[in-house]
Amino acid sequence: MLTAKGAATRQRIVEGMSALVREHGAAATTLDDVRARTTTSKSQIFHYFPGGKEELLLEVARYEADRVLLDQEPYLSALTSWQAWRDWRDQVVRRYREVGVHCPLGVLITELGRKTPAAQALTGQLLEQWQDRLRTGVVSMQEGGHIDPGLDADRIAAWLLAAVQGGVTLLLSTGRVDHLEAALDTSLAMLRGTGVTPRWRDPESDVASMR
Amino acid sequence: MLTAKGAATRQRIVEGMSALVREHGAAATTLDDVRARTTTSKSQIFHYFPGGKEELLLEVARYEADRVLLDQEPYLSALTSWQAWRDWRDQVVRRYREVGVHCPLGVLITELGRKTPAAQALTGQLLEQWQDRLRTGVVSMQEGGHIDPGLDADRIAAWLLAAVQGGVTLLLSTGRVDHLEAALDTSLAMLRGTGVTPRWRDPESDVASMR
DNA sequence: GATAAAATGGACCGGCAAGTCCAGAAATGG
DNA sequence: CCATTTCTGGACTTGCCGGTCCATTTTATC
Repeated sequence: MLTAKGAATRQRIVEGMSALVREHGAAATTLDDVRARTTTSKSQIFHYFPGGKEELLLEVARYEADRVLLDQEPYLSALTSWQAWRDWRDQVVRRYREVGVHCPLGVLITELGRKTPAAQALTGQLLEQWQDRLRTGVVSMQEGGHIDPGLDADRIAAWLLAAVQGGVTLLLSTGRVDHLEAALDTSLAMLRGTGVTPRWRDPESDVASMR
Repeated sequence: MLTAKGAATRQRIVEGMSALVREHGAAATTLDDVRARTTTSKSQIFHYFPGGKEELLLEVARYEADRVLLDQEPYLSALTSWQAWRDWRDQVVRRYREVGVHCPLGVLITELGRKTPAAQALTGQLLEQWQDRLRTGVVSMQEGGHIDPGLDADRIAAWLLAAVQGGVTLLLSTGRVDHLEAALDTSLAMLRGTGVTPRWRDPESDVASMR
């Protein structure tokens, strides 16, 4: 069984390691670092995570993966107007501006997600969910006549997801959010532009905004 | 000085390590692996790279960075027609389909580029050059009337670069090139769409291609 | 408060991998 | 062919880090 105290310790270990992994990377984080940071002992770590570092890293991956989508709420789940898309965009940019190179997503994708098959499945699932939310948003905009209904919503969602990922990757490399902003702003402006056609004119759209 | 034999050995070490790093990652590659693969000895490695593993990794980063842009030629330097852009797109997709998760760029961005400041500067430079080539391409398309001249070419280049990076990142996570294709195709189609306006109609364009 | 289960502290082990060292072989150059 | 430099082989050292073990303390349950 697990007492309240035990659960607290376990949680402390996961969160402490997550922070360390975000700061220094998974490879550079030792169990001794975790021990020091969380005021625990080796035996506690192995008591709660018999699988050792690998099991612990998987738990960290789970923990971080959960946060990635949660951090985009409530906007990600209600992308039903251009204003909502803009709010979502702002939220994402703000979030990554805050965390900079120490972002959960970055560490998840570039380090954790490539180690074990289990972590790989986890990140795959995360990306799938993410893309699905975006797809839902695109569909609802199509239904509202704001986006050309002839476009393949899933493909557009994949495209948007790639834009975010690319922006984040470049953030990790350069330390600047410029690319993320350019990627999101341009993509959304272009998408908005598709609504402006003889058949699908949308009074809310403004092509000039992408300039 | 460096004899011909010495230069060959040195080169063998760099290439061998590059291959290993691409296959297994930088952290998982040991100098003993390199030694075995390149039929050399420890003393040789440290003879040519007194700085040890770190110096060697920087050399590997240089080696791989050079290849990234070279692999996109001759198209990247002559993006003067939609056909050229399409050829470039095909080249990129083909290339990454070949190498899959073991691509130079991926390992460079996600592992090498984040270790030392020197490697970071190297990848920064690479990305800058890359974006500049794209910008040049966009400008020449604007001059030809194929892209709306009101768009900020540098921003568009940043957007395109993010699309590629995002596609590659997702390739590394999922093992599939779908996202890279969606990202490039949709971006190019959208960009092409901007040429199709009352003022900038381009007979070569086809909005339907993005559907 | 007795007993069992859970939680904790920390010494210890073993392996791995980076880096050192030196002796000797091969090449260079006059 | 001699002297000097360069190149090579591989044993050895060193430190780190994941993982084990066991004694001890704390908590839960009746």
